[in-house]
Amino acid sequence: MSTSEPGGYHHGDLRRALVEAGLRLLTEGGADSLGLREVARAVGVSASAPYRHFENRQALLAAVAREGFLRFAAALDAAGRDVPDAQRLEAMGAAYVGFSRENPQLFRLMFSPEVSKDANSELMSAASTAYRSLAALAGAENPEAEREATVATWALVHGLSVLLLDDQVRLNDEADRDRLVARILSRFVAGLRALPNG
Amino acid sequence: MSTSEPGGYHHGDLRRALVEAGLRLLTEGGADSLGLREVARAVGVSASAPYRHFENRQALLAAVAREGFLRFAAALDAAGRDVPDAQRLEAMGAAYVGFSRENPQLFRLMFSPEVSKDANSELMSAASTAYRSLAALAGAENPEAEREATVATWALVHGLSVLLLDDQVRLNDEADRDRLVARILSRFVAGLRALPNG
DNA sequence: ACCTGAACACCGTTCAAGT
DNA sequence: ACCTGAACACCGTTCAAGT
Repeated sequence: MSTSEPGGYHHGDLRRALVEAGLRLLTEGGADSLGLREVARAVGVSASAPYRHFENRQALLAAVAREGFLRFAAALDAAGRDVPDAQRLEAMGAAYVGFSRENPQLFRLMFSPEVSKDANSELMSAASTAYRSLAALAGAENPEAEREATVATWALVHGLSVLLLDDQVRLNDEADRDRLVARILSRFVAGLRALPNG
Repeated sequence: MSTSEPGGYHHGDLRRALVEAGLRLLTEGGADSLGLREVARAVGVSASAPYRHFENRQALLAAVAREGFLRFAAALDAAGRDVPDAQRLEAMGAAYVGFSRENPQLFRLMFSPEVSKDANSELMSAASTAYRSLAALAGAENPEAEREATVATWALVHGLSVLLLDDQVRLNDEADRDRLVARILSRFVAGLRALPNG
């Protein structure tokens, strides 16, 4: 991909190549396709080569999930740009649910217990970057109950994402889903504003 | 357990014994401990014996998850009994989050993609039983937007469960968690009542 | 009808060895 | 410093065979 070696494989940064192969395998074949041997095979390297770059399979999953959180944060930020202040929280909420819809396998991996369990600090910081702006907005809607507002907003959009991903809500079509999400978000935000103190 | 056989193992209902061993292994060692060989070993039977009762590993996981949904439904129902109508939705919401806290591994399995993906009809019906009363209550709070109210309520409690399970909310102590959940629920239900039409 | 035992392909992981 | 190759223990699954 980078230079013009005859063999063509081991392109300088094997770690990066493995993570990218992981992202590809994940979206194609689901989460179990994301094995150390499989990812090594996809890159054209021996089965034990990944161990130079990842301590074990969990570390590979965490690296792929981290990439997911970076994209997630970028998507949330982009959704908040060029939007009037009053509608920003709704826009980002919709983007949260939208990301889960467009990257179902990646989203699932990001919140999978196999990955979120341990205290991988790189992962945690990537994840918290993704949430920060959403949390700031939610808190600003209701400063007197900042933590409640933040947690509730986050829980709502996360729960919506999961329920919709698992097809646990009966929907007529794509437009129906978007309408449902938009309405729930706008009611919820209105509720945040209307109930300043508990 | 049942009769007084000398060997003591193959007690009539191997299937049931395997599911119970699965529940035990799950709460002890997490979701990966729930393997066909491991569960067979726990019951004292050959590695291939489970295949008389489960088509594959997924089917075992689904059977354990189904048991989880039965208990879940019972817990939600119990929480709604002997509670004034006006507080029932909040009580059941708290029970939803409480169940996830008390049965973290089981809760995770129940909503794991490994299990919820396929169209296992037995599982689906057990799951929908669990939700029915919660959905009915949420819809009743706001009949003009029944579906929105139902989905939003469900998303909120489910999202809360997941976030708290993964320790993604900073909490001072146990009481702090209960207070946070209670406040969020009471605000949310108040919002449902206050915003009848979108 | 239900279970055992041996076998197969596969995986994560380790380790000595190569360049 | 980074990768290969062989090896180990383990798993899900299959199948012939036993009672």
